Amino acid sequence: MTPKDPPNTPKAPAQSASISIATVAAKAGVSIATVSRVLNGLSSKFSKATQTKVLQAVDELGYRPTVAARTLRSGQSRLVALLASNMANPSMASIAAAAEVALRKSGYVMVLCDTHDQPEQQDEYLKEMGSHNARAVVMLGAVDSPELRQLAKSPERIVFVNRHAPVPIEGERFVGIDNRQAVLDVAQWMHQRRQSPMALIHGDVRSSATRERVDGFVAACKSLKQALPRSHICFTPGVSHLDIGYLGMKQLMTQKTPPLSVFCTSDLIAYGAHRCLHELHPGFLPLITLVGFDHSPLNDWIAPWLHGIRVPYESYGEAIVSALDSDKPLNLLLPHQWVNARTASAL
Amino acid sequence: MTPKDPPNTPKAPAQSASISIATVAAKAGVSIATVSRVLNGLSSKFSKATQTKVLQAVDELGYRPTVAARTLRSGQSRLVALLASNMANPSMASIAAAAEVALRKSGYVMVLCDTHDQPEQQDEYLKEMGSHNARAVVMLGAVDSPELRQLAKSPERIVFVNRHAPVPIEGERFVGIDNRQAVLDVAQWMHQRRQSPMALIHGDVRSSATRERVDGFVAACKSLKQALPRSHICFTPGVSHLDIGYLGMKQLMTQKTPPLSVFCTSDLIAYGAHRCLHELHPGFLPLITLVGFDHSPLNDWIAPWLHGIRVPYESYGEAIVSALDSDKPLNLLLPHQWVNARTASAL
DNA sequence: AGAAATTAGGTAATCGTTTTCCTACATTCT
DNA sequence: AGAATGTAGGAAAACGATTACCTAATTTCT
Repeated sequence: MTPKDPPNTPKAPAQSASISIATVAAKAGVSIATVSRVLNGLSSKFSKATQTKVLQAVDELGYRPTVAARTLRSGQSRLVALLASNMANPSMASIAAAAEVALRKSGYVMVLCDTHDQPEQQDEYLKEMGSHNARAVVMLGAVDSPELRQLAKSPERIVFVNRHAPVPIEGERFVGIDNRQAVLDVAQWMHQRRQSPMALIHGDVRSSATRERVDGFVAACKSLKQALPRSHICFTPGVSHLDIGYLGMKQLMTQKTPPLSVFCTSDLIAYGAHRCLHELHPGFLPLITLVGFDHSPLNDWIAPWLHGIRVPYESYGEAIVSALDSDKPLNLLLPHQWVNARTASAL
Repeated sequence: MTPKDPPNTPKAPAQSASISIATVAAKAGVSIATVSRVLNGLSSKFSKATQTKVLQAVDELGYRPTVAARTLRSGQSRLVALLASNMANPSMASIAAAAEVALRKSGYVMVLCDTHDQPEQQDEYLKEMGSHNARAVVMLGAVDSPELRQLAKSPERIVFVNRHAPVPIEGERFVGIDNRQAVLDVAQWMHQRRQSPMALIHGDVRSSATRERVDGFVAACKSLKQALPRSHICFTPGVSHLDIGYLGMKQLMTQKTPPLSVFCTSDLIAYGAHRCLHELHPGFLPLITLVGFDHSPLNDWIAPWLHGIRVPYESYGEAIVSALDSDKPLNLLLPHQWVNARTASAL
């Protein structure tokens, strides 16, 4: 004698048991095709009255289309993958945060992937996003990889941020700043201050952004007739930006004529340089001008001694969406800004 | 006379045109069911020989299952949503980065969402993740909201990180640290230094983590017979942690007896307090001990004057995955650590 | 007024999987 | 030897949307 549900059970109101488009159709007294059309705004395919009925049913049932079904049928999803080369870098995190907000506002869903600057990881992610029917891929620091080359040939949308495509792509979508102009501003400012000798500590030039900054800075110095000997240009491969800065500055201080102003191609490098001075040559701290690049808002609070170029990361989000939604290739260069240190260099 | 494809066309090798499970099945000479079984490891349903054939076909074709189809059929996806309350906070960014790596390693795909601590946004995201059949939701700073309450009653998996569920949940999965013990460590350290008077600047106590830190610190002071007058406990609602720190310290310095050591419930608050001293009372800078909470790795570089509790954010990722994969509720408290400032407080 | 065009909406195919049946053989048990 | 069990794999039914195709009623055009 198995217990049966009592006959007075109120028809089991189907609580949350998977309300599909069929449920809505039944409730509104129309076919599922019509529901779909109303929901997708295929106008001149339904009357105002029907629309009201359907919308009301949708509302009352709290219906939301199953993403998987929609994606399967239409072959398109609202997923956008953001492949960042290194999320430990605060500026990448800023961009990711800004991108998330902007993408969401446009109805996209952002999947975050950290490639750690490794081609294999990048390829794995790119393949994964392919099988997800991702609408687009945002490359925040792309490296060269087979899958990327292949993807570039497909009609798939790719937006390159800060760092250009590692291999030339016809019709590249790009979001970044005018690095050439920015470092020209830097060089001029440093030149006017007449705090020679000058020096440069930079990151890996496999990144196009860094390359532009390095080349641009060297060129600017030359055109300003500002000395910048080879021994005053530092780079340490294979370590973090923080360490690049630390080691670079350490090396610079061994020179016969230590620099009085140092341009670092990223804020992290500048932090490293500062720590080096602070630990090894505290006496020089007030004498040496450090110039960074990025200028995170946090700098005003904890690195007030740092001059530099402020990159408007908070507006990268909108720009990325524009580049992504645009039908044509787009090269968006956002306005940068020179920012003076808030305080004299001392710690 | 319409142009026809020449008869010598080599059978159109179907280049990359959507290779589905059917393609694989055809190439391997088996049914699609068998391919599916091999790929999903349904052993004792196929022979070793068949497995080899299928796997080889998969490999040669570079086949990857369409996620949408799989999700639609099985009702399960590998998507995990990370809802962060504020990505501008570096510690949240650290957790997100760590979570991404760990989730990926376990085969999940992380969707990042910034709720900005607003219930409406949080609800919108939660609904969205429902229609994506998300495998789980990781709440990195949850706020109370209707959808969250409802979700909590469902069998859906939710992992709360740092901040406990805003409404009691039976069988909560939690990842965080032992805040009570941590602030006890802080209080004891400060007490031993005998740098009275002491003060406390804290964040919004609607966060359980902050609440535990505040209550715990006050209780610890009491049990140590360490004075902590009401006027030395500061909080400014409605502003960022940085501003909370700045304004809190400003207020403290108007007291008859300014504090000589200040505990801030987050690093950002400590940054704010430091800036205040630096700008308004530089003479006090070497005299006042600041203690933070989080201890981002960056502190060693740019805030070497800050003492505090180091929270092992880099190991949060693994912990989150454990909590998520566990069948039972799990309360994971990770080990924290006291960290002394690298240098005397001065800037 | 009759033809043509537009509007409104239903029927059913389709997307690419997973999974439930079902069948046919091979092996082991009694 | 016959029954029972296990192994290997195929056919086909879902999953929940979108959309091509079709029909019927209305409006507009000539």
